[in-house]
Amino acid sequence: MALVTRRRNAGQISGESIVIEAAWMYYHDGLNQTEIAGQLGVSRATVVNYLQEAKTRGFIRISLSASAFTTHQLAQDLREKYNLTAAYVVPDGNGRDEDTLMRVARGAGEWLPSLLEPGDRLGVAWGRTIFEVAEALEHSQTGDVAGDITVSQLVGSMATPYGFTAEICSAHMAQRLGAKCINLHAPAVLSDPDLAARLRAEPIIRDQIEALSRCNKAIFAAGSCDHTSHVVSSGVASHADLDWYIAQGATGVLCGRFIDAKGRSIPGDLDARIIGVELDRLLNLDMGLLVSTGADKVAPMQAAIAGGYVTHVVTSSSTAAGMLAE
Amino acid sequence: MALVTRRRNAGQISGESIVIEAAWMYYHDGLNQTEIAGQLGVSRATVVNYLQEAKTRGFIRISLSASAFTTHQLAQDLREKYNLTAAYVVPDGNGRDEDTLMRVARGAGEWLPSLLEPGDRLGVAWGRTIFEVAEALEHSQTGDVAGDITVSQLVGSMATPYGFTAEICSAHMAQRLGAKCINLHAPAVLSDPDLAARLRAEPIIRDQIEALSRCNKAIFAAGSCDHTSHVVSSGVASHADLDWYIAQGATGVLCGRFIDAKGRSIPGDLDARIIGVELDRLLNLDMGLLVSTGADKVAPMQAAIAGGYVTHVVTSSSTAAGMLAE
DNA sequence: ACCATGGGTTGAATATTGTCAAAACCTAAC
DNA sequence: GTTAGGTTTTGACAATATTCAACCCATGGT
Repeated sequence: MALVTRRRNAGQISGESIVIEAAWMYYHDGLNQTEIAGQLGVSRATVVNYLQEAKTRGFIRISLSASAFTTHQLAQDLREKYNLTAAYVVPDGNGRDEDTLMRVARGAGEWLPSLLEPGDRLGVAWGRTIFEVAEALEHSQTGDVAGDITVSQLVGSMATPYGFTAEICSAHMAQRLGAKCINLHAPAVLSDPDLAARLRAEPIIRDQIEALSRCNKAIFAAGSCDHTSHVVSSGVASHADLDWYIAQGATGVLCGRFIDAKGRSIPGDLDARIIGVELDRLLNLDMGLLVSTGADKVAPMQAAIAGGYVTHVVTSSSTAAGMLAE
Repeated sequence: MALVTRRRNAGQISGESIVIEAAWMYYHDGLNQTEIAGQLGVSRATVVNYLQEAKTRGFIRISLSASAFTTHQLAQDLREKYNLTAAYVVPDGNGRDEDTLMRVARGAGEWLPSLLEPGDRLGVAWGRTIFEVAEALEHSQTGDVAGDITVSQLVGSMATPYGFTAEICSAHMAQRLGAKCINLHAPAVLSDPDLAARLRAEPIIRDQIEALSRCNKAIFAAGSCDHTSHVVSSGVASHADLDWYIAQGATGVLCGRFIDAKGRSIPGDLDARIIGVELDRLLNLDMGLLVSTGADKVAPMQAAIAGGYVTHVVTSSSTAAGMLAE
């Protein structure tokens, strides 16, 4: 264990760690490494080391300002067409969907903190996208967001083939935001309606579900409604279920519930077996942040927006273009 | 004048905002300009332009983590405002003055060794703060400073209710620094001017006092000038003395001498009875290190600096803020 | 007291980035 | 259709930053 890092510190302007001093000179004063090396009395190479340490230690945060993504044409159009409070459109990059998803998640991760304020109770849904958003938060935030935020898990947990669960999504997000976390300690879907009812009645679960209705903000993704969708692969619905819902006009999936093109919840078999927020609860929130990308998400996103659950959107430019095409 | 910038619509990247795309690739994806140029189908120089545009348009936000840098900012400001060589500001921590004092002392203790060099003759004042600095040295330094340093006791000794005397301050400091130590074997203040004069004339004392004028660096604290101050409780001055000095405009205490807001020594009754360095000796040193903290020290510190005795400062962030407030 | 160890530092080779004037391009007016 | 005037892009060069293997020095164990 290296206890005290023993560095030379001559020529410093303040007694602060020389790493900070160097980072300050570089990023704040705009000096170049040669000048800094001169003033600090070390070699340029050492200055490089200091700066890298500053980066890895998180002293330096480089992010693209939200305005860049919310002001440009696609975002504006999206906002107008769907009457949103704000939209955040990130470039697709190379065509790979995977990369685009990461970009969208990262964008959401950078934007989210600025959308929250002390006292907020944020509901967090589940899914690959949301998981990545939570991950992305880590890099952009150093844990100094305005405190006193509570994160609630919007839907029950699910054994997934993806290695991330609803708990992990909300727990990660809470951790990155420095927020308290209320998990929902129950499966997302049960095989038997009675069991589900009894579980919902359990005091612990009931309290947790009740906490959900106190959320004033929420973050969720729109799920698509085809047979490759996560709804099926994660076991929420069987292929048969899916076909039935599609026949009823299902256009997308929101927090485990099927919605039609107008965003209305489609009543069905599953409702009684699901443990999670009811879609009604997501209406009229201070913020409903929809994070999704992909051509197959265009219709589900439109449905979710039509349902009135959405005030803010994060997506990719091609998806945005798809939503704007008529 | 906001015209639409017409750019060549190369590649399949949305022509809308190549600038953002480039910025994303550079800052988020970590690609270098050559790679970006390739993917975007433009020259590398163009990428430079895009990135610069992103900078000037404010898309890129480089922020230095607040926690690490606020203190540094204060130090910079302090240095500028008071024309100091360097300043070291430590965070206050929890509100407790006691803890803050310890932090400041530790900061000074860490900094001091790097401010000294072989051959230096360091004058050491007396006080709670200085004592703690000496103590703090113990932990950070194992006596491996460049040798050949001499420590001199700046003021005579004092029976105190605190259990540490001027000798102990300087002796400790000398020990921690691996320095020689010249103590001043006399009381700091005598009741009779004649006695003081005769004592000063004693060969041993005279030599020791003379040694003081050979100091090229000094470390001292600023004392406040109210009735709760150490000047009174340690018996240097009586309440009556204090009132008299305050009436003369005394703003602080430096090495047992009262100074006014401009840092000028206030001539008075005490001068003839004190055994210790004269403030003139502290002018134009290679280093005058002022270590103090507390709201009540703001004015005294400012006075000391105004008097020209100070080149380096160690203090707490709230005190620094107080000194910067106007 | 000695040596092994590991982090901090360094100089030189390498890679990346910034600069600048010239060229290409677009728009709009002649 | 052509030209003027502005902007964007470009290539070559200069400045700057990064990498890497070797070095130094303090530390801790033998």
